This record gives sequence, C-alpha cells and structure tokens, in this order.
Amino acid sequence: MTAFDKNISLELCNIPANTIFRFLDIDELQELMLARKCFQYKKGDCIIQCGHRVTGFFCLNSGVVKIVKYGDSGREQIIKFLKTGDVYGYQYLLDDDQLPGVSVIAVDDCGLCFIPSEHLFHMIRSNPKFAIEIMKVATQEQEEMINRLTDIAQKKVKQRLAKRLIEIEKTFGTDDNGYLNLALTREEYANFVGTATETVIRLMAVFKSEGCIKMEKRKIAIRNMQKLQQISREFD
Amino acid sequence: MTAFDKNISLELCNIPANTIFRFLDIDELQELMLARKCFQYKKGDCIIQCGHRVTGFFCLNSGVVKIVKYGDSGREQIIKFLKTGDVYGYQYLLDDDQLPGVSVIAVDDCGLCFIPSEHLFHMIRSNPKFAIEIMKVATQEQEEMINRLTDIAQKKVKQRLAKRLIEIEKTFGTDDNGYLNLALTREEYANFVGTATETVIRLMAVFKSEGCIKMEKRKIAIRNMQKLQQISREFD
DNA sequence: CGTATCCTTGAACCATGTCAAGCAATGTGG
DNA sequence: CCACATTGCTTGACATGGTTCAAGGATACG
Repeated sequence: MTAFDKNISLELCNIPANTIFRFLDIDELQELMLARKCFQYKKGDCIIQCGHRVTGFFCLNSGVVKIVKYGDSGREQIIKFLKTGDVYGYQYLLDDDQLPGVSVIAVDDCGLCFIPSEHLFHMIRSNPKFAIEIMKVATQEQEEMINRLTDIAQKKVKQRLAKRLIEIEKTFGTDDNGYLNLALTREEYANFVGTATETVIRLMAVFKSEGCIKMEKRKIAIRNMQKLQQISREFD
Repeated sequence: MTAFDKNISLELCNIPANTIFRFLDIDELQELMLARKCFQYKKGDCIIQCGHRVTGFFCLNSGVVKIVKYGDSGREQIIKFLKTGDVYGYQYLLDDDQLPGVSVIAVDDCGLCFIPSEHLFHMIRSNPKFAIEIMKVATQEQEEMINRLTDIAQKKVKQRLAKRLIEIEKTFGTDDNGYLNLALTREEYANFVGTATETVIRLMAVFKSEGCIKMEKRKIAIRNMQKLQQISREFD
C-alpha cells in the first residue's frame, strides 16, 4: 500500500506532448526517459498515502486516479480527478517537511510512470521555463480549488452536482453513445460534490426526469447541456 | 479602483526577513529595492480586481487584505487573508491568459510595495532557489485550500467557525487583552466560513455563553482554546 | 444629529442529512 | 456454476441545521 513500491513493468509509457514537459529539450527528455519507472495499479490501490513521504512525482499514463482528503470523521472528500497526461506529486518534493495531506487512489486500473525527485530539482535548476510551467499548473489548480470552494460554500447541492457533471464531461469526454468516460459510484459523486449518497441518487433521478441526463447503470450521459448549465448557475 | 495605479508613496517598505525573498542575494535584493513602488490603500479599496490584468506582484507591508471570489449570485466568498510580509499576485504573471478570478480588497487601511512582473521572471531565471521558494508557498496555499474545502464540505457551521477563529488567532495573534488582531464584521465572518450572517451571530452568542470566547463590539477574544478546538473537531 | 452600516432576535420554512429497509448487481469460493 | 457475501443502489419517513425574511436596536460616520 505504500507509494511506488509495486511491481515494475517496463511497458512504454509515452509522455504526452501537451503537458508540463513540453519545454524540455532533448537531453532533458532523455534524462527523464531513463529515470522513469513504470507501475501498474489496480482499482482501489493507494498510490500516494496521506502523511507518507513522497520520493518522486508521477505522470498518469492510463486510467483515472482521485486525489482525496480524509476529514476528521474519516470521510473521504474528493479534491480532484487526474486524467492521462496529468502530473502529480511535485508539490511534495520541494520541501522535506511538506508531507502530503491527501492520498492518491486509483479509480480504475491505471498505469503511471514515476520520476524520482532529484530529476525535478535538476530540471528546475537547468531550465527556468520548466519551473514556470510547473508554476502555471499550480496556479491553474489553485484557481480550480477556489472555484470549488466558492461553489461548495454558496451553491445548493443540485447546482453543484450539475456543475460537476459538466466538468467531468469537459475533462474526460464521452464515448460513442454520449456516456461520460468516467464512471463513478454514487458515493464517489457524493464525496466529490460534498453531500450524502442518498441526495446524489435523488438528484440524479430529478435530472433524469427533467431530461438533463440519461443513465445506464453506473454510466451517465448528459442529454441537455444547456439546461444543466442553467441549473448550475441558478441562485436563490 | 484599478490595480496599483494609485498615488505612490516613497515610505520605506521593509521587506521582512522571513519571506519568499530570503534566498535572494544582495544584488537581487537591491534590484527589488529599486524596482518596488509603495502604495497606500484605504479600507475597502480594491487592490486587484477580478478579471483585470495584473502587471506585478506585491508584498503587504501593513494592514490586512482579503482575497475574495464572487459567486454567481454576486455573493463574496473570502478565500484567505494576507498579513504583513505575505506576497501575492505572482500567480497571474506567469501566463498572459491567466487573469485572476479573485479580487484583493483592503480590510483595513494598508500599505504594500509593488514589484513589476519582469523582476519576478528575472529572479526565477537567475535564482532557482527563489523559484523553489515560490513553489513552496504555492504548495502550502494549496494544502490550505484543500483543508478549507474539506471542512466546508464535511463540517457543520459551528465547527468551521470555531476552526476559523483558531486559525485567525494563530495567523494574526492577539493584543494585550487577548483580542484577535483582526476585527471582522459578522458578515465577513459569514463570507469566510460560508454561511449566513445571522448564523454567525447566533453561534458567536453560543460560544460566548459556553465560555469559549468573549466579545467587545467587533473585537473577539478566545478564552478557552481547548474547548474551541474540541468543538472544531466534533463530528456527528 | 441624522443617515448608513452593522448587529441582534424571532419565526417560519425547507433543503439536506440521517436512519432503516429492501433490492440489484457484482464478485468469490466451494 | 451455484450459493453466499459484499457492495452499490434506491426509496420512504423523519429530524434538523441553516437560510431567509422581517423588524428593531446599536453603533459608527459625515
């Protein structure tokens, strides 16, 4: 269950073009290629455990992971989902005293490549553009968090749920039938939106009856985006 | 009301020792000293306006500012307070397309020194330690946001209010009589905690009757920290 | 000294959480 | 491949924390 000490698979983990790594030069990319180690995780596996030292950062190659924080009551709050190409963990490499307050958990079976921390430092030192690129990612994440915080503080559950469904479609896309490429349990929706499982179930039923979504078991598809958006912005 | 285009005062704005600037060398500090411009703002003034381009970052010299986000209903959500020595705005300098989704507003009369963006880039390029230092700050802020988000999603208003009072004491300290060095209106408390003004008023009265705090007009003092902490962690 | 802002209290309403129970789907071991 | 266990889904009934509305008092401000 500890971070990164699973079986190593040597499969080719292609680092996507459009990520944080885009400003690295050939040498630096090669350094990464040599340094990285690929791992496979199963659904439910803990990739980074809250409070445990992190010794590198990772790039997600396949599958989906969730960043979660456990509240005082032990309840899981989902902070965000990572998709293929997303990078995580660099935050906790900069300061030895900064242990992660969150855990990273596989939502599906997933593959990632792990890069030991010394390479992060090397790249920051040798390539200021890379440093700036990381900071940009951090800034975007911060804006995202601020939006979430404001939503949770000010919006009703129904509005928040609508907004999250839209976000998920935007981030993960849909399959040929329009179903979201991310199948969550009702409990995960609840832990993401910040509500009770029963409330999610009831609201999903409402959305369905209003023609906003369709459901096929765990798969959900948005049928009327405009109406959902309208709901997400309603107030009072 | 726009950012930074106020009267310039040439008062000495001492950059505190224990900040993001601690790893700069003499030359770089001197560069900053020459580049900075000092400004004074009055209570309620808008220092950075949501959606408007930011052309530099600032270091708060005196007073208190709040970072706020306006929800769809126009309601203010207070994201955090900055205290003397805190730095803000660097986030929005890295990417021309990243306009701030938040506003920065003076809670009290306050003074700050403003440093144009080119110097930020220069320091990041010339001094990787500085880059890392900024990233550390960003990481800490991120952890803080995650904690807030989880609290707001999972805790009752009473617990959150207790926790915020404790945070404020820790961040801003108290005067000789134990009163918090940050006097907020009930509405500001409400916008910080994520609740209605009336609820804050009622809960403050409860805290007072339980001996946790004392109140003198807008000034609040914690009298029983342990009990407050206990309340902040209760669940169910 | 009058106007604006802030604070307080009461009452009514309702969105959401909680509890309980049953069903459906999925997975596991014999 | 079936039986059993586990996990997830759904619904109803109920309790309640919190918002909203309304009104009045207190305090600060020009």
